[in-house]
Amino acid sequence: MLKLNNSFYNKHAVEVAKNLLGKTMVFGKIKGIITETEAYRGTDDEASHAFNFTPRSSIMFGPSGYSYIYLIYGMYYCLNIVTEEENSPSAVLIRGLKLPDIHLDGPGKICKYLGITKEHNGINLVTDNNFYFTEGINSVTYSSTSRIGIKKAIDKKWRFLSN
DNA sequence: CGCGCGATTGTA
DNA sequence: ACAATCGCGCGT
Repeated sequence: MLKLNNSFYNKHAVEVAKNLLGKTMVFGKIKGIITETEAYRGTDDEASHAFNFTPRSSIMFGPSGYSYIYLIYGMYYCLNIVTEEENSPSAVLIRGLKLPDIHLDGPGKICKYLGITKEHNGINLVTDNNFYFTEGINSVTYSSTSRIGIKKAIDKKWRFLSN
């Protein structure tokens, strides 16, 4: 299957979040279809980690196509993909993944099930041979809502679910 | 250097 | 409705 390259990731985070629906995620031997995403941007998004530049969010200020993985509530990891060009801080959170045998619903569940930890932070998803994304389902329809678990920027409907 | 809290989830 | 659980980020 055709691997997604930097021209795919180097776009507006909202655009990439929509486009990732129906794409295939490959992590080692495991392959799944992305069913839910959320976009986060720094400059105009109060809810984003990159609203302020910090050591943790610095990767979101870097070039697109890298994994951004952080620990939340002291026990769950969340997987993001950095989007847009350098100094345009943004990322897409992977919230839903459909595997052949199970549908993982929620970012914490995905990382726990696949064994994704902070060890996998900062991986180049374009060049890596173990962790990357490929084309998947051709035509995907979706709906959008406010993002889950945040109190700020509720007006932004940047959560996307495939139908 | 101390302390409150979070892009979550399972259980009551 | 709430506990689990800990590193980050901001204030002192």
